[in-house]
Amino acid sequence: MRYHKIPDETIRRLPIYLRGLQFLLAQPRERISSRELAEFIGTNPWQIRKDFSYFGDFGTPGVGYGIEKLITHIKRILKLDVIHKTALIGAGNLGTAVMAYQGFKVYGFDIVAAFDSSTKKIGKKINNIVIEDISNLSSLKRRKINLAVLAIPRESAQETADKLVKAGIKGILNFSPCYITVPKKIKIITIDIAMDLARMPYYMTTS
Amino acid sequence: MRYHKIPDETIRRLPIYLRGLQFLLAQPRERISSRELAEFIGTNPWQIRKDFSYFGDFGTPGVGYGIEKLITHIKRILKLDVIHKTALIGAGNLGTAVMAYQGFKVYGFDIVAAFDSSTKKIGKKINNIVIEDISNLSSLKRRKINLAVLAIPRESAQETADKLVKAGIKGILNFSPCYITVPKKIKIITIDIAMDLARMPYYMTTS
DNA sequence: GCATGTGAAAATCTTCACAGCA
DNA sequence: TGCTGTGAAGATTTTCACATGC
Repeated sequence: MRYHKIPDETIRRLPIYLRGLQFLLAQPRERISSRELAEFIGTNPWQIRKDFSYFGDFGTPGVGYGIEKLITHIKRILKLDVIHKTALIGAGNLGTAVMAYQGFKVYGFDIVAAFDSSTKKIGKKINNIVIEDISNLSSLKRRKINLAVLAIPRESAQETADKLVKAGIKGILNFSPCYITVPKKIKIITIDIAMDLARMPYYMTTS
Repeated sequence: MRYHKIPDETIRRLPIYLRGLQFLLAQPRERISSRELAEFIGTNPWQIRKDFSYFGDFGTPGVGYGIEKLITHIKRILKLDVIHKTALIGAGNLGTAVMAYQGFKVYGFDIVAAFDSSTKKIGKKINNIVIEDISNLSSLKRRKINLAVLAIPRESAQETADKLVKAGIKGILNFSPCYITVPKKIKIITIDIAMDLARMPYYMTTS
């Protein structure tokens, strides 16, 4: 099955496997079976084996998977084996939380620039990064930053996204609660916390 | 098709429709067609009509959908037509951002309590809510709070989730980057920002 | 024996095409 | 004519069962 198209759902799950595996690194063990990994991250063994099978032989029949080997493979598939310079757009509450979050580094993301439109914030530091004027976005291309985390109010989200695209950005993680149009070549993922909260009551048992 | 099981994917999209519709309320128009709504939120007309068809006749053939009527219906389906008292667990950077985020109110979520383990924070106010000692979680049942936003470090996430379940919580929005086990009756949705960022490079064109 | 890898079956979800109504 | 509602077709994803290798 090695030469098939990779399902999007598989790609969505790979970071979850990676997260679990990296946590397992702390334990004094080298191997893990699909059954054990499944239990650890909350899925089933078939799913894991099927997902891995798209990429080749990761494991050893009768034995299991080598944890470090698996991490290396998944990182390479996801192109996380290189450092990705990332820019933060918007240094408000959410932007500050993103800056403080240590979880990005593990995956090779390095937030090397921060922008805001408020004159009160420009020039100040956030996590040791000087906040720049948002009108200087065009410098991103020269600085070879092609990933952006967009954490600004909805009103200016589309407009700013357009500027990011012009500045050569290839991927946008959008925290603004709206749909943003970008050229097909640009990958955009929108996270709206309220959207996830909004479907909780539907599933909550009233009893 | 009115008496079929509702697909999970449909439920996942309803909040997105709702978000778009509520934004359209500001415009001086009463009706919208599936084609227009689809364009506005970035999907296609068939998907919208199919999703709505699971719940009954929302629209008028030849005319379109009434925006306000649609909002009312979707809110009722998602059980967002009542106020949901919500507790914030963890008043760190992310918790502060959650508190400041105004987007919850629109969907009927009211954050009425905040907890933290740090003695430095307990007693202080965050967005006009006094931060309580996290060891007082058991009071949630009495206060009829059955929804929690969990924004604490991974190390104590499972342990705290267990306490929340004991305190009668029915739904948990988990921001800790790990899998958490809860009884089947409890709905848990995990948001790991890094997980979404981690699959961007795979999709980004290098050219 | 034990755990992986994978075709095939089953389930789920999306897209289509068009009947039916305003 | 224009747009909704929906059975059916098509695509995708998950689950299963078991052949294969250690």
